[in-house]
Amino acid sequence: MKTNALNPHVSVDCVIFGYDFEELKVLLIERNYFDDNDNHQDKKITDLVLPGNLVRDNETLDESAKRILKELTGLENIFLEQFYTFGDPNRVRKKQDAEWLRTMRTDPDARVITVAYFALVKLNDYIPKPDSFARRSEWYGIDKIPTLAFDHNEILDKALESLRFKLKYFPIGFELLPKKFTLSQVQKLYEAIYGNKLDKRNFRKKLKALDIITPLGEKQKGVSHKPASVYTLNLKAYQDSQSGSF
Amino acid sequence: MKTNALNPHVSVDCVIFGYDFEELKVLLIERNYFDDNDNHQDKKITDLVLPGNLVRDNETLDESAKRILKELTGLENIFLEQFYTFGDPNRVRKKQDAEWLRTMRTDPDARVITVAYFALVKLNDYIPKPDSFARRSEWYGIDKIPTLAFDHNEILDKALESLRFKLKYFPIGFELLPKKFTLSQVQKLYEAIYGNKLDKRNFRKKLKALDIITPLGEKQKGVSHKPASVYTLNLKAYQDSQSGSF
DNA sequence: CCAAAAGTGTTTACTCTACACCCATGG
DNA sequence: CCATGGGTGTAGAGTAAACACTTTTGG
Repeated sequence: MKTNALNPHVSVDCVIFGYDFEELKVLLIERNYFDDNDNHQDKKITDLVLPGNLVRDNETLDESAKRILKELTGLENIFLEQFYTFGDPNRVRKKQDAEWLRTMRTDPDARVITVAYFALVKLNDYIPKPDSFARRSEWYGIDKIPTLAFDHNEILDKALESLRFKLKYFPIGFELLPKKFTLSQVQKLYEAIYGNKLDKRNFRKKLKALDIITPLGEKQKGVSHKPASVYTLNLKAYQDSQSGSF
Repeated sequence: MKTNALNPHVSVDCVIFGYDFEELKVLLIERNYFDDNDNHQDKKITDLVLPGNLVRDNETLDESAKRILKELTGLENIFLEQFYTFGDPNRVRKKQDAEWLRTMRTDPDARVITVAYFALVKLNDYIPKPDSFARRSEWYGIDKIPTLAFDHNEILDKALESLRFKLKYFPIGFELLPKKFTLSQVQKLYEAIYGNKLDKRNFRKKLKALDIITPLGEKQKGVSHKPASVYTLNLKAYQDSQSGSF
């Protein structure tokens, strides 16, 4: 029988993507701790990690990822996809990472394999939970990611690559937008993810051909230009569509 | 410092695909052991598993997969791709699987997460190694896979799905063919993998447009019909081509 | 009336699909 | 001379890409 003890050898890390109508963002966690090994100077260290944790022995990997997401953001039922597993025995290369493990783990030298997921969340819905395992979490623009702990930059790069690849063939972008959106918002999102401009008319043609969005008959309000029509995702059509052409 | 001890919590399983010019095959291992728990009848049990093993603490996951492949087939430098990690805490569902672990593992009840790879090998090159950890290994046609141990049928299904998906966008099929091949052999391979017929003229058009094969000027010999031209892969062009259109 | 983004169609190039006959060889 | 698979091109449909002007609103 498996207990809910933490398995010291397997962790799950989540690359949580969000979109603020300007750029693609990633949720990172500030790690604060004292390096009391450094000439007894008790130097405070602050750096950034991807949200993640060891897996419990009685949960699946998917459940573990969901748990991490819920603990951190309070959100459930969000898009989540396993994309790669990182298992280099030398994942812990930096001195401060080893130090930090020493303060956090019962077996700090154990080799940990991490199964990586990416998640797509609606930034609006996100209210940071101050009591979660993250003392502080913050959204970072995808083009402004500093050096992260462990191999987390590598994980993030691969997550972005996986997101871009998946988005080409499946209409998952709406997971990053509110329930009601305009066509320009969708286009700007795709541009933010791929990092290049798209043709407005062609984009709308393709999007409408997918037949998974419905106009609500509403209009944007309070904008100092022609107000855009508001659309929503047609969930049934979305489920049926096994492959889009984006 | 990590040793080369086996990590009891993480394994690597390999779905090894081969092609015999007739159908797509998978290399499976016969597991023989005695169920001495069954009314003391010492019933011999034979069933099938995917090749796999626990990971050593000082090797990467890729290295582990390579090691398994080499131990089993003697082959090196073969195409290998991680496609998914399976971590259901109830991966061991069948009674005989639990029994078998009891005979093989120091901690038979430990939860094991398995990182799955698929490999593409040239059947010609394969000479089974009788001394390897597999007492007996055998190629099974993809449409004739019996029930396997653990969750290995699920792993195999996902491997095939991953292979099909990857093959659509990358010209990896040649990994399954000998160095010299005819165009019809390539086509029959694709048909075997996707399980449907393809149009000869269109197939050849697409293949030649990829610009990664070169005719050798040779012809097939000893066939009782018009002999086919023999081609080979143009490695440089293959490396450069980051995405085919299959 | 100005600025800003919304909204809309057509032409052209390219790619994909369907399809049928002659050829070279061994037996 | 027969059976078998090898080898080739074209027409039509569908998809993707390029491109510019009018509309509506707030300030």
